[in-house]
Amino acid sequence: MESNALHISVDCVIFGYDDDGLKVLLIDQQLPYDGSSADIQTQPQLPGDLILINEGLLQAAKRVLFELTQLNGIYLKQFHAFGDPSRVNDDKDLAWLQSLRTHPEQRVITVAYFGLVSLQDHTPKPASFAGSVNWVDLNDIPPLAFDHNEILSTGFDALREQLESHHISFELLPKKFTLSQLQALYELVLDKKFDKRNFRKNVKRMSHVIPLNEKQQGVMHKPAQLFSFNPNEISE
Amino acid sequence: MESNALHISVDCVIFGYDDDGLKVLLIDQQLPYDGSSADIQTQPQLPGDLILINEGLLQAAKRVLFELTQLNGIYLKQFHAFGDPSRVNDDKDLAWLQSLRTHPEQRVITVAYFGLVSLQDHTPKPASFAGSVNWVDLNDIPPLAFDHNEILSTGFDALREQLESHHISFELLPKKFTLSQLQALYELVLDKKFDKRNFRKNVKRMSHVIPLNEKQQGVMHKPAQLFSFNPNEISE
DNA sequence: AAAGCTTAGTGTATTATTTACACATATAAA
DNA sequence: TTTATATGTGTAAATAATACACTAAGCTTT
Repeated sequence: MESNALHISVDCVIFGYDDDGLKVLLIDQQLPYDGSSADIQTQPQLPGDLILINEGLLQAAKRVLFELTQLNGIYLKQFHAFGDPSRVNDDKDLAWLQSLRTHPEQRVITVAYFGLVSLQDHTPKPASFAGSVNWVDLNDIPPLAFDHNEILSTGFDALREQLESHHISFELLPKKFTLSQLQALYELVLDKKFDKRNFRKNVKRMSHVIPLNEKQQGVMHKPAQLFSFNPNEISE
Repeated sequence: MESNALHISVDCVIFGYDDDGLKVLLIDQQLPYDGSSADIQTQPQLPGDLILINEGLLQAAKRVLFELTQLNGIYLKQFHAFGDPSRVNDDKDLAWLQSLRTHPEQRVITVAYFGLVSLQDHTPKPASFAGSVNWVDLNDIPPLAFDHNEILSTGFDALREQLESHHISFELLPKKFTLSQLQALYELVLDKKFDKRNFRKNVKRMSHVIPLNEKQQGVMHKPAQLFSFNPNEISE
C-alpha cells in the first residue's frame, strides 16, 4: 500500500529560566515582502520549520533553532510527534503557509523537542533574520499559531516529568547557582513548596551538586554559597 | 525554505505477557509473488507501514496493527519518532522496499508506538494476510530489519519507565490475576526482586487493584486469591 | 557607628515509609 | 496419609520525610 508523501517539521519548545521565572521562546511569523500578503494576520509561534531531505530529526531541530534564534549548543530532547490531520486548519495559518510554501496544502507532521537554557548564560534575546524573537512568561502565553499551544503544554508536561528523574535542572540554571535558586526552580516547575532545610538536606545527598569556594557578591544580604553541577556525575 | 516530501510510517512494539515471560510481536516480511524477488533475503520486523494521507498517527498505528496482525482494541502509546536518514540502508532492506513500493528510495520517518496485551486474553497468534506473525521472547530477539532492534529497545525502555508511574501493568495481565503474577511481571520488567510481603503491602494501598471473591482452580498448591483492576480508578 | 533590612544557613524531634525476615496453610498428586 | 508446591501473613529495625525557629552576613539608611 502506497500513500502520498507528507511533510515533516520540527518544533522547539525552548524554556528559559532566570530569577524572574520560566519563559518560552516565541517567534513572530515573518511575512514575505511582496504586497500580496500585507493583510495576513499572524500569531506568535514556536520556532520550527520543515526538515531537509537528508537531515536527522535532532539535527534539524538544532539547525532550525539556530537559524531562527541564533541559539546554539543547548540541551534538546524529543518529546512527542504531532500528526493530527487537522492540526493546521485555521484560516490565518493557511494564509501564511500559502504565502510561503510551494505546496501549502500538504499535510505536515511535526516532531517536537523541548530545550532548556539559562537566561543568564545565554543572550536573552537572540537576534534573527526571520522575525522577532521573544521570551514570553509561561503564564502569559497568548494564542499561538497552528497547534502550538498544545505542543507547548505537552512540552511543559515532559519537562515536569523529567526534572527530577533525569537531572536536567542544571540546564536551566547559570553555571554557578545558589541553593535558593535551585529550590525556586523546583518550586516553579513542580508547582509545590519545599521546606528550606529539608530541601538542602536532599541536595547534600546528590553527588552531582558540588559546593564551590565562592560566594555571591553585591547582594544586600548575607551572600549565599555558590554551587555547580558536576557534569561527570550526570547520567542521562 | 522548501524541502522535498518524505514518507511517514508507524511501527508497533507490541508486548505480550503470560506466565512464560514477556514476548514481542514480530512479522515476517511478505514478498511479492512475482519471480523477480525470489532471492531476496528477509529479516523479521516490527509490524508497521506507511500512514495514509488523511490519517492521524494513532489511528494509523491501530489500522496497521489490525491489518497485519488482526489485533484490535489494545493499549497503544506513542514513545518516539525515529528519523535518522540512514535508518534504512541495509541492502536487504532496500531490496525488499524496491520490490514493494513505488518510491523505495524515499526516506521514511517512523513514529513508534508500544502496545500491551495479555497473551491469555488475546488470541496468542493472530492470523494475517501479510506474512506470518510470531510472539518472540524478549531474550531471543534476532536481528531485525531496518532499525527495528533499536526501536524495540527504546520501546522497552519506555515500558519500563511507565510501568510504575502510569498504571499500565493491567494491560499485560489477564482480567483476573493473582498477586504472584503481578509481582512476577514487575520483577521481569523492572529487573529486580521484590519481597513478597512488602510487595503485597504496597498493592493493598493501590485503590485500583481490587480483590475478587474467587480463587485459582486446578493448581496443585494452595490456590491464590484472584484480583482485578478497577478501570474507574485508573488515570492516565 | 549604629540600627535596620534582607536572605542565608543550620539541628532535632516526630512521623511515615521501607526493609528484612520465617512459618503455617490449602490444594493436587502420589 | 504423606508429599510437594506456592500461598498468605506480622513485627521489629532502619531509613526517609516532615515540621519547625533562630542566628549570621552583608548592604543600606540614619
